[in-house]
Amino acid sequence: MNKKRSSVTEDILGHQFGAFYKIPIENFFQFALSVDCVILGYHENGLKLLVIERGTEPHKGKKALPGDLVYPTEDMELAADRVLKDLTGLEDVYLTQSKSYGQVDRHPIGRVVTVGYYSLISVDRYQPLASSWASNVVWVDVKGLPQLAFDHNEIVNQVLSTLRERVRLQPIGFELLPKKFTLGQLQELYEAILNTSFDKANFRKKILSMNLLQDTKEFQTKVSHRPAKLFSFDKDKYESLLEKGFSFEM
Amino acid sequence: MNKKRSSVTEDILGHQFGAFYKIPIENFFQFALSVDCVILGYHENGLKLLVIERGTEPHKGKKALPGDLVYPTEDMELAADRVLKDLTGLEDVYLTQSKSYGQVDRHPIGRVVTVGYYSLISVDRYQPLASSWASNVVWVDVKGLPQLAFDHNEIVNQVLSTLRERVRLQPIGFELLPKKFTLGQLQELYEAILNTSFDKANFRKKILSMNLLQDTKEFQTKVSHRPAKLFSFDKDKYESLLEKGFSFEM
DNA sequence: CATTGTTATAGTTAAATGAACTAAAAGTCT
DNA sequence: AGACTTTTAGTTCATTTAACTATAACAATG
Repeated sequence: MNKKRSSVTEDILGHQFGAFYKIPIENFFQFALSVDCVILGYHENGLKLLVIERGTEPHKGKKALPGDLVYPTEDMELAADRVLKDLTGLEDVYLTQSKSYGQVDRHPIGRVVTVGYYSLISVDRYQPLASSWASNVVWVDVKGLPQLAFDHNEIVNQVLSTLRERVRLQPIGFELLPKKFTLGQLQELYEAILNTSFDKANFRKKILSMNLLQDTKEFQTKVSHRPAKLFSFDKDKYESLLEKGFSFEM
Repeated sequence: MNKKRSSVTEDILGHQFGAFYKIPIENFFQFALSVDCVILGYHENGLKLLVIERGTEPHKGKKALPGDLVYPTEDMELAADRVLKDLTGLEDVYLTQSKSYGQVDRHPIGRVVTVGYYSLISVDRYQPLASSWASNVVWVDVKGLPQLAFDHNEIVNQVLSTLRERVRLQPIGFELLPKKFTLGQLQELYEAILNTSFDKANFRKKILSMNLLQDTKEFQTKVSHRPAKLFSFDKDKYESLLEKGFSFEM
């Protein structure tokens, strides 16, 4: 990387009026890049966020998003995958880029710009173990989130607000549920994310009329009442409906 | 900035398992950061993008987004404002952050991560002058966009797709029109962005029923037919309706 | 094994919204 | 004065939404 970098002061980026006209180009290569992962899960009563507990300064003891520096020769997306796996053990998570955060003083170590990534997963994909190196990884409730390290609260809030928008127009809610789920669970999930409540009968009708769910012939067990049918999300069907002009809406 | 940076190899970021455990921290501060501005305007038949023509390598002669490097001690948002002004003369534009782009090989000069910013403006706010330093700034039609420098096409497409989503749920279309506009213009705009067509009478009814427009008692002039009423967007009214639970939808 | 409790499921209604269309009125230009 | 184009008003029918009632299904309990 270094070898390729020219040290001339000429207009190598091609702008004619930029401010660094006479500033050595090296002076601009002083940034570090990091990634921070917002992993959201859903469990029983609400949305959960996966955080790690910091063992060192700065912000020692505080909870923080799993995140770390990116190598100068590493692509951001791969870095996000790597960091998430290293810090939490989670693998094969589909991460989506969120916003970037680059306040000059956001990190005491120097100018570190961080890129947020997020994903929605089913909690049963990840139970933090009490033992092992991942013992400092925990799910915390999104409601009443504690103060996180750095500007991580801001990052999370940004993700939550885009999530609330996306969830209304795309069937991403299903990613938060186990493969097989009841309509009741689905409704609770949507109510939790959108912070409203739906009429049960109408909700059911609406969802079913979309024809996105597959009736697994199975039922809930171990409940002290009539067990609900278990459904699964039919992604292929959604794709094909999309092409025919179908648009999901909640 | 440099003075503050520690050179120890210890775990200064607080991760326990990160890969740079024994790599000097300096090695991570090898990135440059740039900003690229996607300025969209609307004129007559369609959406327009503001681009500059590059006078130097790489990508000499190609059209490119107005963009440049960020100073190591400069906040990203301020950099975007500065760069846009330096390259195009545009000031006081409300820029919104889009995605970041950091492919390892995206820039021959070294590892340059760029952050996209975008804004919608009324074209009458900016007419590129044939003379002066801004002579290489032009509006190009978004339909059939030429090949732009670097990964700028990708950046533009990303902005366009988020624009199409946002425009349906937020009254941001008005930002693309002059302060005073006709309902016909508004309809054309929405048709251009969403690439559909609306029934004229119904469109009018829907918009007016939202009570977001203020009737300036003025009319079109110099048209060879009945002149249309000029309206303006009432932002205050929108804010107050929002609080009462109003939701804009197209 | 009947009873209890809880949830799933079906069905009904009135109101609101949306789409498609017709037609008249209002102004500018030649 | 007349032609032309666009704004504006109004109607109709189909569809969707919201709120609600009522019944059926089943597990657990004693």
